[in-house]
Amino acid sequence: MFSIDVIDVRLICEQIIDNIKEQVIKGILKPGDQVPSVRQLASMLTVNTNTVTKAYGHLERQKIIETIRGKGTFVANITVKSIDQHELQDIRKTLKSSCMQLHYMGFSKQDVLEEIIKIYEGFIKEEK
Amino acid sequence: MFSIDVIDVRLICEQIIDNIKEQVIKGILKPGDQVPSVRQLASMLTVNTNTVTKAYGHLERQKIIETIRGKGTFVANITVKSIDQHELQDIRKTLKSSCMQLHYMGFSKQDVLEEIIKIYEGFIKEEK
Amino acid sequence: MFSIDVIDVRLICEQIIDNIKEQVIKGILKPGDQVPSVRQLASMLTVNTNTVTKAYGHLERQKIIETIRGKGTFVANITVKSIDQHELQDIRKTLKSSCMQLHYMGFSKQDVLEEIIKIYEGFIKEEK
Amino acid sequence: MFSIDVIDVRLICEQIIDNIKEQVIKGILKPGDQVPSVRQLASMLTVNTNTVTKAYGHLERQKIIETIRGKGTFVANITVKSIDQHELQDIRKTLKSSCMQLHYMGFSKQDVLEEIIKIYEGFIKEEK
DNA sequence: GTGGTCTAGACCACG
DNA sequence: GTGGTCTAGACCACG
Repeated sequence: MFSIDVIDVRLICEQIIDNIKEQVIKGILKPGDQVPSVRQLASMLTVNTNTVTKAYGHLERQKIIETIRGKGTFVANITVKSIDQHELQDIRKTLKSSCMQLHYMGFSKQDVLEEIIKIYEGFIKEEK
Repeated sequence: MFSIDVIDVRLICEQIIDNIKEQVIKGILKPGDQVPSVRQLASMLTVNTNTVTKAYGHLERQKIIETIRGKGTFVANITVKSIDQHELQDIRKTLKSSCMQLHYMGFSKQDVLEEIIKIYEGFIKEEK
Repeated sequence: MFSIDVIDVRLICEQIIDNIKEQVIKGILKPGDQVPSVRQLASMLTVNTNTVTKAYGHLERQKIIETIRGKGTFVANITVKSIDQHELQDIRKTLKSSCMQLHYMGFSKQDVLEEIIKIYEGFIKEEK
Repeated sequence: MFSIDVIDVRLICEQIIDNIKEQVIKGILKPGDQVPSVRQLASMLTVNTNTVTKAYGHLERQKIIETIRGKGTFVANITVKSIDQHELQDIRKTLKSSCMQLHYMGFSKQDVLEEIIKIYEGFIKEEK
């Protein structure tokens, strides 16, 4: 499915969240599909079950997956999410921080926009 | 100069780094300008001196500031930085994570590109 | 008869208990009426027979239904139940927890009382 | 401060949440007040720090407390919360379940309303 | 088999 | 000192 990068700056929990999200966005995981069980994923990634549980908890709060007790965890139906202004501000700060860093590395605004476009090509199957 | 947002998701150390960087990019701090001493800045921001020391250490390694013993800390001359591929990968991961989150909040690729442009307008004085 | 909501916060077992109770209170199920067998109900609700067995066990201990071996399970005659002080304390704690949560959501005491009245209108046929 | 009731039906985590909430509602804990540290509360209640961390995480998501890294955890300023319809439905189901149980124990609608009023007298200092 | 709660305890970041 | 992340592993509820 995917693996954990120990060198990655992101926390293990975040890596799991991002990877699942990416697979849902790409359509590899479709609404209704069962995601690996907490134990399965934990052993696949050789991380602790608590860490997977925490990641799944975050994804559930974001309505990306839903859990049916005793049955397993499934990709949720896509719903229109209301925008949390607080969360949006956090993302803007993170984006700004990344942009400034890239600016320092010699990237122009245009270069950054092209980076973003490349990122989108990487995770969107097709977009009209 | 600037202040620390205790509620901010970013660590205090990162906030200091970002703020100094932003002022240098904006030209508020120019090469050769003296930046506050670790103790001054720590007391201005009411944060621990260790935190400022760490932030300055990062900025120094990135050649954004330089310390002259007994004199103080100054904004470094702008040099063309060699791109650290490892660091670039980290930034790409962070950008991708933010983009996916925005995608989930209903932002289209175009919306995200416009966000980036707005961010650039915020920290670049003028760019042709 | 009724169905199980997999998303419901309540355990499946509790949902079954509550639904049977509600039907008895509403008079849809009357004393002496036969309720579905464990297997029937389990297949109707597509839940595990263990879960229905457990729910029926609880209802039996509360004297709401009674099982006659070889015949089936029936709604019990209404008897004046002695109040289990321990159970009453549990319910009070649950009610208090719900009230505090509603208080936090901006509900006044009056709003909560009206909620309770609405709930009663929902499950009592008529009460003078 | 308070203690954990091992006999209580509620999970330890929920008991902590409810107790903190109650103290904030009662005004024993006021906005800006520091709540016990994760370690302090864990040792006071003789529970694991992870359990307290989890409870504090829930309270933070509900904007009842806020954490300042390295400083501690504090009671948040009261803000008008938007009502989460999903959460409200859950509370209604819990209330209905409790009401049916009380009905079975011989409580009339009036008795239940009086219970609610008593609960409010218990956790509200004064209400106009 | 599934997820959920909890303990015991390590290690990290910030003060 | 503060909280945050993570591991290892037990035990419970539901299937």
